[in-house]
Amino acid sequence: MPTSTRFVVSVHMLALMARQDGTPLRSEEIAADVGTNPAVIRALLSRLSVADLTTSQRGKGGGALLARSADRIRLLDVYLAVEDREIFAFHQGGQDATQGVGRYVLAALALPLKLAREAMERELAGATVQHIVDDIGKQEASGSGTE
Amino acid sequence: MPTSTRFVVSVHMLALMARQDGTPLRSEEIAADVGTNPAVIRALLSRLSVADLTTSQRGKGGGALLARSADRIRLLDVYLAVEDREIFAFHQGGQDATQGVGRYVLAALALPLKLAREAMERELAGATVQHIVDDIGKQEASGSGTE
DNA sequence: TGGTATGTAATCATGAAAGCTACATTAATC
DNA sequence: GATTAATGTAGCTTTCATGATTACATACCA
Repeated sequence: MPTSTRFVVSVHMLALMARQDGTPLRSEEIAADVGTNPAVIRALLSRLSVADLTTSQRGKGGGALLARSADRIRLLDVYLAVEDREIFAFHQGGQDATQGVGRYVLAALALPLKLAREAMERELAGATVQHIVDDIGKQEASGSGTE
Repeated sequence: MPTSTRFVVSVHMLALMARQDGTPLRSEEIAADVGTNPAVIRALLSRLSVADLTTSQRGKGGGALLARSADRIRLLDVYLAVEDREIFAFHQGGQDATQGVGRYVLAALALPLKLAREAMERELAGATVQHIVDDIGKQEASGSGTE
């Protein structure tokens, strides 16, 4: 069901930027690590900057920076910045049903679906980019060397 | 982001069947209320029957029936029957990254994403098809007549 | 045996996502 | 100022899942 990789890629990007210690990171460098095209990265950075999670500097020596410290960027913030909020799609026959049960089903589903979405978002609010960075650090420390 | 309407359509279908009181409902009738093609309905019924939520009778007088009472069919059961369980898609550069941070990001994200998914599924486990049917009944009672 | 409904395969159209190119814009440096 | 280097974004293409549709074999009842 999930079509978009934007959320996971964005966390990947932000983790990279968090490890830079203030040095701007170019979209080309990010793209190399993520394994995609610089233009795709820049499009995501565009959304992240609108959400005030990153800033970008143009021109020589430029690149992307975190707009705040990694421990103040929740995964929920990233999710809301780059993904559509609706988890479940509605069908047309429910939307404009003029007879039958159709016109009532969507209304009846609204509350449970809202609760489900909110529960998910609550979990995403409990973790930050810094947590991801820390976890990566642990993995590097334990699984280093060859392999 | 949400591409599939299967979950919402399935709940719609099950609500219809629950109101039938034991009389089989043909895919053509369901399709008329849902606003789609009978073959689409049969494909969904196929998944629902694999999950033991419905049964089907072929031939004259046949159709689809609930396999258990509506208050024993949780929305979670429906969700698991017809949707993919993963909410977030992974990118290729994370999957098979051989260098950089990429190979660690996915592992670091695994736990928070699992918690988010479980929180959502926990909510869907709290409501049943019967709840939807009841809600529809209330709407019919209050908003009946014209309009 | 006839009629009826399901089960499922095959094909097609649609739309979102992501890859890619191109280029205007902006900033730093010489 | 001219040059170089970076972003921002538009436009095009490819890919893929979904859903619509048709078709037909299978199964069941009278």
